[in-house]
Formats: sequence, C-alpha cells, structure tokens
Amino acid sequence: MPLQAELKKQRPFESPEQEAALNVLRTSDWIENRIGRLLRDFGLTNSQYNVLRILRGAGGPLPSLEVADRMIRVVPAITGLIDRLEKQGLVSRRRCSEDRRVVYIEIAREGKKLLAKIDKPLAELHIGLLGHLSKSDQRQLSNLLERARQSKLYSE
Amino acid sequence: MPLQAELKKQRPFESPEQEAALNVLRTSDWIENRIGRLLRDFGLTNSQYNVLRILRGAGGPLPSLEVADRMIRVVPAITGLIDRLEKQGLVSRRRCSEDRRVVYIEIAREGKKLLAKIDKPLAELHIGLLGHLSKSDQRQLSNLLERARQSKLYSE
DNA sequence: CCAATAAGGTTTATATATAAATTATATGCA
DNA sequence: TGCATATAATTTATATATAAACCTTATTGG
Repeated sequence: MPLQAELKKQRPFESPEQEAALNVLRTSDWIENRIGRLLRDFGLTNSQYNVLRILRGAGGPLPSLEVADRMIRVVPAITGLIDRLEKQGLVSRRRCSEDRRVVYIEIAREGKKLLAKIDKPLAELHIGLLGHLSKSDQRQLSNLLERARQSKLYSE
Repeated sequence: MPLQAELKKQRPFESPEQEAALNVLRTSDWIENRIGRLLRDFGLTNSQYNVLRILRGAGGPLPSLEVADRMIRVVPAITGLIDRLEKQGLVSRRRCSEDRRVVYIEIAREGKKLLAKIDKPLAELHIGLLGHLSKSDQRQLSNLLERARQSKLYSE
C-alpha cells in the first residue's frame, strides 16, 4: 500500500525526498518490531542482541566506546546495557591495565551459546521479511540505501 | 560505503535479505537522528512531533487509540506522550459524552503555531538528507520499500 | 435484567535513548 | 614539574517503547 494511504494521510507528501524518508522509517519500524519479537523469545532486546553480535564479530574484547560506536547509539546508554548483559552472564568487563580509563567488554561463553541458538531462526526471519523481493530488487534496495547514506549530512 | 565496511563487519552478510534489512535499519537510524536534532531546537521529540502532525492532518479531534494506531507505536505509551503535550499546551483532551470510555485529542492553537514554524526547516532538511539522489532514485526507493512491506509478515 | 465479555485508556515495571554533568585517568605543553 | 585540557566511562534526569495488569464503561447473550 502506498505510504500516504497507509498513514491515512489526507494530503500528498511535500516532496519525494520526504516520502522516501518516511518510507524508510516505516519499514525500519516494521523490521525492528519483527526482530524484536523473535529476540524476546530468547530473553534479549534488540540492543542487547546488537552488542553481542558486535562482540562476537570482533573476535575479542572491545572498549566500551568502540561498542557504542559500532551501534548507532550514543555513549551513555552503553553502560546500562552492558550492566544488564553482565548480570545475565552474557558478557564480561575488564579494565585495561595500561590505560585504566578503558573498560574492555568481551562476550562470554554463555553469550556465544545464546547467539548460536538465535542464528538460524533469525536468518529464516530475514528471508520471511524480504524474501518475496527478487534478488535483483534486494540488491537494488541495498544499493539505493547505501547511496542515500552518501549524503553530505551523513556523518553523525 | 558498503554496510559491511561501515559496520567493520569481518564476514559478509548471510543473505541479501539480511543485508537489505540492516541497510534499512541503519539508514532509518540516521534519518531519525537528524530529524530529532532539528526538532530538539523546537523543544519536541520525534514522537511528540508525530502526534502533532497526525492531529493537524486529521483536521479535528481523534480518539487516543486512533492516534496510537497511526503511529507505529504500541498503545500504552500514548498516554504519557499526550500527558506531556497537554502540559505544554500543545494539545487538549476531551472525554466523549456518548461513549465515556473514549478520550478525544485535539491539537491546540499553540501546537499549530509550533508546527507552522517547523514546516519549512524540516522540508529543507529532507532535501538535505536525500536530495543528492535523483528523482528517479527517490521514487524507486519508495517503491521498493512499499513492496518490501507487502511481505506476508507485514501486518503488525 | 444481569453476568460475561469486550473495548478504551491508564498504571506499573523494565529497558533504552539522549543530553548534561561528573569522575578518573592521561597527555600536552609551558 | 604542574596545570589546563582531553578522553573513557559513569551518573543523573527526562522521554519513550513495550508488556502486563487494571479500571471503567459498553455491549451482548441468556
């Protein structure tokens, strides 16, 4: 359904730029929601899952700020997030001895086991979400979004 | 930059579906962030702005649940949101006399004035965000996202 | 007419995003 | 050496998302 109808919007969009931006937001909300529902069955939130994925992908400990940096999120939130993951035994903290300001975060064995259980159902969900598009459409979508982020305003 | 590089991901994505989904999430985060920064200058959050837009677009009072429904968000959050907007004098609540369970929300004069001030800078921001894409690319992006939401799993 | 159920909202509890201020530690440079 | 500044993280405060429980008012089937 066109977005204008979906939102019961009475007037058309002011510009194709705005329409595209709102389409991105709407689609993202949907995807995030769906993934969140799946992760909930494993006791994780989206943010918690992201942290674990980043740590697993890194293959070793990472400073807190590096983790925050690889998420889109702003710094202070990372502290509480790690707190809760640590309390669940999914990650561990360790202070760096050379620079005592730095705190390294590492995924724990339990965390890796949990991720391993999630991998397959999540991959299937991704297919369920966007698998009705052709491979060519999927590539094109990724390509357009990557080019969208080449905007001068993309820097964060 | 390809998303794999942007995320410092060491392995390629498991599927083009997953890559596209993550591209949507990443781009959405960026857009939401930028719009949020602009709205902050006007003392509004994204959610508050969305409520005001919906109410202005409706042209008249709407039941709380209808507002919640037009946002992606889940119901209970709407109460606090409206609370804060009402405290700022941007909207008003009124209980329906026929069905006393229903609460109508209406945008206040102050709310309309505030939106009017935001309209132009926001339109300019949208151009700044995605204006480097050609019109054809913008249309194609919207089209692909609309088709993405035709997934069987899109229902909410 | 009344009990069961449904529907519209709110409250409560937990997790998060964000800004602003703070703490602890490092570094630069006179 | 010694203080100003920068950096890594945390704390604090406000706004939100979400689920679950609850309250109130309507509706409906006996």
